[in-house]
Amino acid sequence: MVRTTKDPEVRRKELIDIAISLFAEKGYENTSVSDIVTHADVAQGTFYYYFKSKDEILDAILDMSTEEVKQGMKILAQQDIDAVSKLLRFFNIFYSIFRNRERIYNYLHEESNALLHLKAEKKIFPLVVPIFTEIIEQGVKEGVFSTSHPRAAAVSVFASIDALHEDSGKIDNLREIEASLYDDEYVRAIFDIIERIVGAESGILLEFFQKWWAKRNMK
Amino acid sequence: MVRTTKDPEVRRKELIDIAISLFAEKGYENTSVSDIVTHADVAQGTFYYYFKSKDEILDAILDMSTEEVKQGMKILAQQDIDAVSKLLRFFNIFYSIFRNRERIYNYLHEESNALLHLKAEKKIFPLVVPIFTEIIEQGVKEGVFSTSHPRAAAVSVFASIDALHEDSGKIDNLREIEASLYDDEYVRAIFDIIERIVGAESGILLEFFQKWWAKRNMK
DNA sequence: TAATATTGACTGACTGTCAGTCAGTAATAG
DNA sequence: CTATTACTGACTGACAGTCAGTCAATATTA
Repeated sequence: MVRTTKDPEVRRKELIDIAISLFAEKGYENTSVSDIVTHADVAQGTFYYYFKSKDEILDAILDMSTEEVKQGMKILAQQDIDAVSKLLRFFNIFYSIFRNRERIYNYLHEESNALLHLKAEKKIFPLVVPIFTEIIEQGVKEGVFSTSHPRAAAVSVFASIDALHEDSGKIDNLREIEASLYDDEYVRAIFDIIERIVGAESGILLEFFQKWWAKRNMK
Repeated sequence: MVRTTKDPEVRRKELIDIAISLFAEKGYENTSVSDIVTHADVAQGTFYYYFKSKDEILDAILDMSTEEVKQGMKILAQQDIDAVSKLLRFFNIFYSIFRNRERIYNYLHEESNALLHLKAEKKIFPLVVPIFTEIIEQGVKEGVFSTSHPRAAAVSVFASIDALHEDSGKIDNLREIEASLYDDEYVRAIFDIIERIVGAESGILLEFFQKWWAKRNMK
């Protein structure tokens, strides 16, 4: 085989990109390291020069796709806006998680992605829950939310959105929520349940969302 | 090797029992079929005489440990009691799920049980959600609950209990809930959140629970 | 400027382990 | 005695991971 050396960062990125597309196509379990190196046109050893194990490249991929969320959370935490607006923005970032996931998941053979699924959840949970807890605490101070268990509420909302998302069809972002706002049971249900868990006035999320959306479309 | 034939049902049960204890000890991924047959003192082929694949014995194990829940759900659905009491009994069965799980899980190496985790959830979800939805609908009719999205509420409660259970320490059954009722934040939070999601009066679960508990201890 | 040394990216044949197969054999039932 | 059922264990192919060594690019020296 012709030997071609590349900038390590380029090679690494190459392997990750190929792994992503193969995982998406065939699932994590059904993709072999030898598959990856064949597509990358390098030797088996090269893979292990960059990653300690097959597991490690999965971690690398998940770290990458989580970074966006992490940044979004950081910015969100610092913003000086009211809690309900924060919650809505949080909600939007949340759905970008789903979008990212579905790029990597092979939903046809979910069981071949069990590890991927578990790892993704483990990565996102500690990233999202503390920030969301803060938002709820802020809301309580502002008098718009009401709960004595902000962290539990955050955990519950996170889990509920996830489960409801899987149980119903999927909606990708606020744009689609807007489109289906007046007829989609799923959106109404999610907003309703979140309001209940955080102890917000019924309908306030929808109301804020519509205001925010109108303002946005003005510009 | 000396050949010993056994009643197929006995042999099958034997293999399952050994598999359960090995999965608990080392995790699903780290247990090989050869491990199982060595412990069972049979040949590799015998395993495949009873199970098509390693996956299939896992399914069998999960079916077994799910059966109990299934029966409990059936009985619960038919009982002629008020919705709040049903919800509490439902809650109790729910925690027996966790107990069962923890017998099989190796929580030290969770990632080696990713598939087990996913399959267990897939099995239990469709078993529990419809019944729980019915309970909520019954409660709405009785005027003790209030929601326009009974199924979404059921999904949300199911997911929330699961997530909160993982997030906090674990409580195994009603007996322990009783013991920790007056100081455990976790129990208070769970009851509070369930009440909110199903639209029940605040504190009603605790109240019913205490009544039911007192009556039970009378006998 | 050419010869030499060093680094580090890269190679690919190799190992050990695993899930799963199968041709055949012993035990049991009819 | 025959047929069926339970069981055997050596085997296969595929896999993750290893490692001694190779080659190309760069740095150092003559």
